[in-house]
Amino acid sequence: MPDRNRSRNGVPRDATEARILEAAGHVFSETGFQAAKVRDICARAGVNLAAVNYHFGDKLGLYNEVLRYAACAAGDAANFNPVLPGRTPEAKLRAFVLGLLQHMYGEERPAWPVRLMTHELAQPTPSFDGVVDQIMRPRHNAVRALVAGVIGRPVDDRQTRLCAQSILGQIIVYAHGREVLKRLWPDFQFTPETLEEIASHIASFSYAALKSFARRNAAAKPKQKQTARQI
Amino acid sequence: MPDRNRSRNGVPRDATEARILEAAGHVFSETGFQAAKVRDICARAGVNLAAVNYHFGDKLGLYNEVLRYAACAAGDAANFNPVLPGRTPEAKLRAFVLGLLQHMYGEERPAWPVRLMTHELAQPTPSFDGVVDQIMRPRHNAVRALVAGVIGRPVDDRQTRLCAQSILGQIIVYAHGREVLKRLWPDFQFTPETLEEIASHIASFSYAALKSFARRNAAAKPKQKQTARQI
Amino acid sequence: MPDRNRSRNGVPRDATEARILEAAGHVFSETGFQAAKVRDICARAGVNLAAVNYHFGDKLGLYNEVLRYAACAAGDAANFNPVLPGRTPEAKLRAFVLGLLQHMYGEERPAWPVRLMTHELAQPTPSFDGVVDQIMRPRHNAVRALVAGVIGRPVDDRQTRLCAQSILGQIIVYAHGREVLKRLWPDFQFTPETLEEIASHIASFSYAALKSFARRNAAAKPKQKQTARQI
Amino acid sequence: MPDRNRSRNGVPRDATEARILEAAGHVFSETGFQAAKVRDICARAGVNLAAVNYHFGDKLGLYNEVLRYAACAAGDAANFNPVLPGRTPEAKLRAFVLGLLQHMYGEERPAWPVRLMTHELAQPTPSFDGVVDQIMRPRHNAVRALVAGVIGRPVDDRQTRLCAQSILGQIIVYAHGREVLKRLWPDFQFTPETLEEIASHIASFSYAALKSFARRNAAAKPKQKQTARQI
DNA sequence: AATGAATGAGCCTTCATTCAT
DNA sequence: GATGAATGAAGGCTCATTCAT
Repeated sequence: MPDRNRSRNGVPRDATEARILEAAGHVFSETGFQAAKVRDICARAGVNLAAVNYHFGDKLGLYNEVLRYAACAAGDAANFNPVLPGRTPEAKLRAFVLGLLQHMYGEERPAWPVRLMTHELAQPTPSFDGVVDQIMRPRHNAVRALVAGVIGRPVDDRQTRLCAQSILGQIIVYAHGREVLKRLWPDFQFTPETLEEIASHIASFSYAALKSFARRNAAAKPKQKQTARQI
Repeated sequence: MPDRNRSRNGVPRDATEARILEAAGHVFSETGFQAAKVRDICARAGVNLAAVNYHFGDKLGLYNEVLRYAACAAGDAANFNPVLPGRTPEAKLRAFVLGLLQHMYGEERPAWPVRLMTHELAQPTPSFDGVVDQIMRPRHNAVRALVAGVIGRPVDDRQTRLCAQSILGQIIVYAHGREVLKRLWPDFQFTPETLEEIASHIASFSYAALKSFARRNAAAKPKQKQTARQI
Repeated sequence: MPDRNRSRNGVPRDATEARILEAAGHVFSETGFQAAKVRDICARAGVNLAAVNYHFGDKLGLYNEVLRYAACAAGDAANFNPVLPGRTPEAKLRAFVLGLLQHMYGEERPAWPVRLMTHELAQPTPSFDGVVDQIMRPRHNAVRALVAGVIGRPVDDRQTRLCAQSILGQIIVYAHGREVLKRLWPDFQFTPETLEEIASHIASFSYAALKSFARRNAAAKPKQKQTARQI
Repeated sequence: MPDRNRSRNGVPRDATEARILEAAGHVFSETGFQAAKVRDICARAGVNLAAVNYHFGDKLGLYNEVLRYAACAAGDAANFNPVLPGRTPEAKLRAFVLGLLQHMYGEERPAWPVRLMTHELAQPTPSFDGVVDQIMRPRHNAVRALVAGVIGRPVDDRQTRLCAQSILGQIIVYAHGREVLKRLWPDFQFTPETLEEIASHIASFSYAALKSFARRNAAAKPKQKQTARQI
């Protein structure tokens, strides 16, 4: 029996485990954890029914590993630096949004990690905390930092947070609102071009809003600003 | 046996059905349709295990009725006119957003319909089409109409649709991104005041963006605009 | 509640009970006692689901009554005298067989009592004893009497019994072997003409056999016979 | 999971399947398909409740296999050639009848296949067609061939068919009329001797009848016969 | 190391029956 | 007297899990 004590962090130790993880990702993302059947996963992976329990202890153990696997895949995007130096804030924002969209809908990527997260949103498992900490919090902080810079408020300011929510909300609606979008806008397709179009739109939309907030904030607190400048 | 041919549209016919529907709403929203157990629903409703089959035919029949029940509760919000006369577009937008937020998080309202929809987003059942048509499409159309008026584009224009997506995305992130929000911003609470705050924020944020788009559009097509004015 | 102590002997006490009995006859004959559903019976009879228990105590009580009802219907045939005076034995036999066949497949008769008996043959209920005593034993005795007369043996002689079995077997194969006949001889139909044809055939077939036995018996025991004649 | 695609034709693949089939044969034959409980079968076979689904897919799959199992057991009798060379027709007939009776009531044989068929007669399942085709049609054809030879009519002649019915009816009355016989003739026992006695009786009875028909047919068509003789 | 056979728990559903009205 | 509502018992089936090999 494989050493279950040695943590894998979503990294398969051999080809069999890799096949199982890949298959499990698809199946779990289709129906969620509870409704997914170990049988289907094994059939899809072409392994024996007992292989899941043998390699991962039980169904939940496999699921956690799949979640980490997805998190690792997402790690690259989390490392993507949204605040590239030497570019305008709007360009940075566009690059960030595009990176996220490509991460979710890029042609080379499996679509299942996004669907998996949609299920976690509906019914978080204990592992969800880790995913949020590893993947989502860095993104959120990066957006808040960018916003704070534009609107001239601290990163943990209430307005900053609401703006970050607004920006991220515009992005995730394409992920978690996918099934609604399919029905309300049937012609819509996720192509590389549309991803760029959406990213540009969200960046323009958001940057315009942020600039407006920035002007309003400047007008509302002229003295502090002037004081700050003087210092 | 109750007449199953007579449509109920989510309206319970007696106290027992009301108790079952209420209990089912909670249970379904916790785990989704497949993973939900009829046993739990009956236990929560304080009725016999066979009552579900007696009153609703089977588990799926009950689920459809719960969905309609939730849809009926949402009906008021769908009827909410987002384009009230004699107000500024920004005020209309704010009222619309606030109405939606209050519908989802109002103090008197059960929280389960939102959770139920989150599950449908993750794994739509056949009934989801009806929900989209009855509830979501009208909302989407209303937002597009408002957007179109502000940015001077047709309601089915691509830019109009993207703006509508941006606005609705900002709202639903508070619904379906709830579990993430809880973790990234633990202090946040849904109170009547915060609902108003969010609504104001989204309205300001979005209106500023829309106005920016309107200016840009006007600049891009000066001739048509002048022609239109002349007429 | 109707007086359940007063025996009915399969005679309905009012129109409702008659409708239930008729419906129950059909349903029970289709699927047998166990697999028959009270729901189906009530639906067919157009009465409330609780009516069966109200009128007949329970499902088994209804079944017993149905059996008696069928037995009463069969009673006329049982009273049919197979040994009419003043006719040849072959004619008597033919009349008996035809009577039985018409009783089972006559145009005016419901077909379900026969099917019901087929089920009893497969899995007798306690009531089956009564049916055998009331319906089948008299028939069997009548046939044995006729046979005994032809072959010159006592009614409880072994050869007499075997001959009676042979005759009755030829008849009941059209009842209980019905489903096989349908498949092996699809063109076959139960019409008044074919009933007569079958009756003639069985009578000829059997009488020829009986006469042969009679001759053989006479040859084997010439002395007793002569003695008998002398007496 | 065992390969369900590979047809078994009623042959168990291991000891467990054999135990289940044996137990199922008994239980199904007692109550018929519908009323039989998988629980009872498993209890009798000493296996887990899920074993039926594991090995046979579901209850119906098991039943079909039981039917094939019974059909295979009956296969020997079906292969029994009723027209052995070098014997008189009456001897052939006697051998055929005895073979059938021994097949049904032989000391070494389980009694349940006969009871199972009685249930199929009462309420055929879809599998019954196959049983008729594989088991009963060959028997019927064999009998018709023998009859045709004796009475001088074609095998598909109406009189031939009726005679075959008469012969088979005499046999099956001992199978499906078993419960009636038990009550009307309690002393009767199925011993090897009585089987021979019955076989002799049926053969004598039927052959005498057939010869009578042969004479009558010959008298009715003297010209064809004479013509035939002349050729 | 890996698997085919087997299992136990539990789920949805059905159905005869009851009970208050 | 008769019924609509409700129930308890059980049945077939699924599924994650285990175990001997």
